[in-house]
Parts: sequence; C-alpha cells; structure tokens
Amino acid sequence: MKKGGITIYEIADKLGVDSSTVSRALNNSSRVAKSTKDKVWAAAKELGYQRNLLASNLRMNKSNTIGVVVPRISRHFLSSTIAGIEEASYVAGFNVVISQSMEDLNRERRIVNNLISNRVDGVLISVSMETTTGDHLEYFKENNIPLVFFDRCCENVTDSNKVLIDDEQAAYDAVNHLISKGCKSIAHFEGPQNLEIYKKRRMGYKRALEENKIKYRKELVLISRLMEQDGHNLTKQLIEANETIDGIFSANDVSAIGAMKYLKSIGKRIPEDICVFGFSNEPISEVIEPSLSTVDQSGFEMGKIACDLLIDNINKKGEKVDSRTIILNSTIIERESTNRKI
Amino acid sequence: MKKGGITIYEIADKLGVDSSTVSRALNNSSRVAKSTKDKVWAAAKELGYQRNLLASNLRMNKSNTIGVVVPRISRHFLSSTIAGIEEASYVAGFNVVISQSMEDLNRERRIVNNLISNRVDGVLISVSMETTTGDHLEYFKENNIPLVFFDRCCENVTDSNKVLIDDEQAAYDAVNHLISKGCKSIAHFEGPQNLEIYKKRRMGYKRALEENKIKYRKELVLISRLMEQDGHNLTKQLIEANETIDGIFSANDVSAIGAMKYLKSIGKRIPEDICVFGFSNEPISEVIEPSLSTVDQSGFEMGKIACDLLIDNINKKGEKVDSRTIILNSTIIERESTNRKI
DNA sequence: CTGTTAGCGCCTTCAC
DNA sequence: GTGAAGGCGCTAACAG
Repeated sequence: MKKGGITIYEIADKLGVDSSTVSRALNNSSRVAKSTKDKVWAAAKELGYQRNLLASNLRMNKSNTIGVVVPRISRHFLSSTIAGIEEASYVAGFNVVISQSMEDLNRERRIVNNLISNRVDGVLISVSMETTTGDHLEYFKENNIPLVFFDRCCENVTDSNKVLIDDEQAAYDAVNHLISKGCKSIAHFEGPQNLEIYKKRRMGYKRALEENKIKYRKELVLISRLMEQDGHNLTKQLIEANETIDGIFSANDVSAIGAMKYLKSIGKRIPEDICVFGFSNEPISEVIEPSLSTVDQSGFEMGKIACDLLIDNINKKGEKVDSRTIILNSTIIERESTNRKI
Repeated sequence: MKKGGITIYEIADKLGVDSSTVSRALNNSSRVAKSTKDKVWAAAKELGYQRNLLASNLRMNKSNTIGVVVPRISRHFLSSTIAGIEEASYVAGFNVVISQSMEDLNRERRIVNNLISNRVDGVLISVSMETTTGDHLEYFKENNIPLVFFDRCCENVTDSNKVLIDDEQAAYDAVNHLISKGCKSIAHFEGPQNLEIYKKRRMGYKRALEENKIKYRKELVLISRLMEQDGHNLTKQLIEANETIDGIFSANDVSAIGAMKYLKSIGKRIPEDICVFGFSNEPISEVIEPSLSTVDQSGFEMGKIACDLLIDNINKKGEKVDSRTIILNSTIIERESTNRKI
C-alpha cells in the first residue's frame, strides 16, 4: 500500500501522459482533449485517486474553506445559526469547518491560529464570553482575510463586519411584556458585560423600567455565567435574601431554565407567582408548561446573512470593502401559558 | 503586503540563518541553540509569522486532525457527543473538524471525500439515515485510515470499530416501563430500518410485547423520518384511524415531542390518556410537564469513548488492530409527572 | 549545533 | 493539445 495514496503521477504513468495533463484533465481544463479527459477520469476512478487538497491548497494559497468559531454548538441558537451558514456556503461551493471555543479565550486563540494556519478564506465568529479584546483577531485585518462577527462581537474591534440582533430593543420589549403582565419587581440575570449584546440587553432592561417609572435596583441585577446552574443559584440567592420579586428577565436561555427549575422545586408557581422571561429560540420550549416566554431570534437567518456577507467579502478580495453592520429584528413570543391568572 | 503571509525564509533572512534552523527552532527541536531559538521566536512574533499548516501537513503527510461526521449538530444528543469528542481530542492534542450530513447521503459522500482529501488522521462517523451501504467508506479501510462509528452505523460494514448503545435492551426497558404504567395498546414510531439502531429499537419493542403477551399489531408501527413533524402527523393518522392507543414509544426524541404537541392540541391528557416515551437526553426535557419519559443516553461519554478508541487506533497505525465494538448502557429516566393517575 | 539538499503533490507558466 | 520545469512552505535526511 502506498503511503500517501494515489497521486497524479501514478495516473500519468499508467496512461503514458504527463502529470500536468492529468492535472488539467482533473480540473476540467478546456485545453485538454475530450478523449484524454475521459481516460484520465476513468483511470482516476479505477485507482481510487483522491486529490490531495493539502498540496492543491498550498499551491493555490487558498483552501476554499470558511472557518466558523462559536462558544458551543450545543446552544440551540448557535446550531441553528450554523445550519444557516452551511446552507449559504453550500450553494456558494465553500466548505465549512466548525470549532467550539467552549467559552474559553485560550481555546479561541488556538482555534483562530489554527484557522489562519490552515489558510481559510474567511472566518465567521461569535466570540467567547471571556473575550474582551480583539487582539487575537488583528491578524485577519492585517492580512486582508475577511472576518464577520455574528451575535456576539467584542467592542473594541473597529471597522469590522457584524450581523447582530437589536438586543437593546428586544430586551426593552421583553421587560415591557413582563410589566404589562403586572410585574413590578423584576430581576435581571445579565451576561458578561464585556460583550456588547449583554450590555445592550441590560440597557433595554433599564430603559423599560425607567419608562414605566419603576425604580432600578442594583440588588436585582445579577451576573450569570450563562449556565443553567447560574440561573438556579442566582434565583436561590434572591429568594434567600428575601427579595420580593415577581419577574425575572434572563439575558440567556439556559439561566432562565435554571431559574424555573429552582422556582418549581421550592413550590413557586410560574407565572402566577413569578414570571420568567429569557432569550431563546429553542423549539422544544414550546412544549414547556409553565412556559418560558421568549425573545425569538432566528439563528438560521442570521447564519445565512452573515455567511453571505462573508462570501461577498471573499469574492471582492483585493478591493477595498466598507465594513457593514446588519441589525436583525427579533420578536416576542407570547404564549397562553404565560398569562398570569391573578 | 506579502501574498501568502510570512514564511520561515523571511525569518531566516532577517536573522542570517538557514530556513531549516528556523524550522527546527519553531518546532522546539533539541538540536538548536537556546539563543538561536529565542531569536527565532522573537523574530517570528515580531513579523507576525503564522506557520503554514498546509505545507507542513503536506510534508508530514498527516494533519493532526480528526474528522467528525454527524447528521445534524442541532440534535442535542449529537452536540453533547461532540463535546465529549472535543474533550478527548483536546487532551491528546488533535484538532477536530465537524461536518453535518444533514441526513443526506450525497452530502455525506462529499464530506467524506473532503476529509480524505484533507488527509485527516482518523474519522468518527454517525451515518445519515439515507446511508444503507458503506461503499463510500471503503477508502478508509483500503488506506488504513482509522474509522470509528458511533451511535449509528450501517450494517454491512464488516470489521469496523463501533461505539453503540444497547438499543434493543433500552427499547425493551422503555416499552416494559409503559406496560407497567398500564398501557395495553402501544404504538411505535420507528426510524429508518436500514440503520441498525432503529432496527434494534423495534426488536426491543417486539420483545417487550411478546413477553407481556400483548399482540403485535403492525398497524401500530409507523415509520418516522425523525422530524418533529413526523411525530405530529403519525399521531394524527392513528387518532383519525380510530386506533385506541394508550401509549406511544418513539424511536427518536423529536418525533415524541411532535406527538405530544399534537395530542395536547386535540385535548388529550398526557400521561392520563396516552403515555409518550422517547429516546432523548435533552436536559431541557426535565422541565417539560406533562413530561416525556426518556431513555437517557450519555452523549458526552459516548463521544469521549469513541474518540479515545479512534486515537488509540491512530497511534497504533501500522500495527494490525482488531476491530472493537463497545456497547454502552442507557437507563430509563422516571419522572413523577409520568405517573398515570387513573 | 547549523547549513545543504531534496521532495511532499499539485498547478501553472512557458515552450512546442 | 501536451510536455518540461519550477515552486508553493515546510521538514528530514545527510553532512559538516
């Protein structure tokens, strides 16, 4: 067995032609006889030839591949985003490699270096919650490699492409919704404030309180590390501190779920005693009862749009392209079960 | 700006040494002076050098990368499997590239070819539901590239490594559980029978019926294409055919959810009127009420074990390694809310 | 410890 | 329409 598989040389030898002819034939070059082409393809199939993309990409100095970096694919929002990315890249003929930072900046760094080293043609990234600066992303700009942020981006990266949700407005809508249900004392589980999206969600929370003349109390604003356990613990903490809350607005979905589980475990009724509201697009949440109210974000759409933007940039490589920020809307999902019966 | 980024030659020139010395220094070879090493690293950093892995891998004829192929990462079981895979590969120093077949055989073929062309060191695969034969996977065996199936494998691939759940037993347990709750007429939403796991789940279903002297009725066994919509439609179909079922055992989770949604929409009480049972490891299902009973499969564990097995094979490359099949157990999750109150 | 040389597999001028 | 030659960036002998 050959070590590195069949090469174009083996095919060339077998057919008594030159390797360059084989290469041309395999690439469907117009400057090669139809008959030779057929022979080459037949021989390639017979020998079980598989093009060595490492060599090809090295030669071409491009990989026809898009790198995607996300905190974790198990977050439903992100996996639906990736579905949208795959959709857009598939039609454009790009391959996609997906990597998870696991919310770990060092891991994100490693991934980014690896993508660069593999000469991806462009990168889509939703940064980890530990990512405060964009210094590890400078290379892309310096080397003219297209980069698009989606959902989460870090603030101090100027002049970059972004596809985002209007988080301030969505949060504002969500809290207004809770207030309209009669909530007077609403806690907020915020996300890491180095990320714009969580900062904006908090801004929306504050604006809704202000406009409804509800006092902002910092004791009710707690930091979640975006895990289910956080929602559990923070709720416990509030209850044990005897805070009389009747609503929770969580900046992320799993913390909201953690909150609900804890509330149920201590016999609180949702939404009668406490309303819970979280960002989410989990389809499964529809069967939850008592239900989680949600701000729906279409991950699929976002992925598709972000990927199209990236591909556009890849194709225009060389030309100076202006950075764009695309803001998508999200909507409140009202469910019967979230109506309070007081 | 240089086209392909900084190379070792630029570093070598700058320092007045040879490129091979730079290469050695960058690879922390022991046969290079500490002082040179330091200079090289400093220069590399200063110039913003990024190793070209395409070239390196081409030269080494390996990529230090594991390819993972799954139907869809949005299935929670699979994303937790991937988390396990990343865990195991991270400690072993391998990179991971994840690809989704979207349950489409042609896409799976394309992905497999791409992995081969990129010279991955090994592959972990859970096949698409359209995959009946393993012909597109022959290349791996022929070229001695380690391959491990997990969860789903196709039957006619002999002599291969597999990490599976004892699906027959799990299904048997599940149906027994329903029977113990008083169900007498249990429908089964089976998966594509070209996949062993769904075949085995059906076998377990049949065995449980037989041992409990319940007649097997083929009208109650319906094929799901593994989408939520299928569960919805199949349930509707049964109800409209006036089948008097009091239990549903679904071979996959989302179809069970579809069934529940439909049942609720027509006013059926779960589990009082109809018990629903599905394979799942969705953590979110814990807050569903009326709850879905589940057979729990630890995706994380499976991913870890499968990846360790693969890495073991990669490291033993050259030696003849026996194929192994590892069977994991799964357990029934009982929930209060699944108790019928009749 | 460092330099020389060669080649991984492919593609692309440049000839003919 | 095809062959010859060179090089993408890196590493692994082999010298010295």
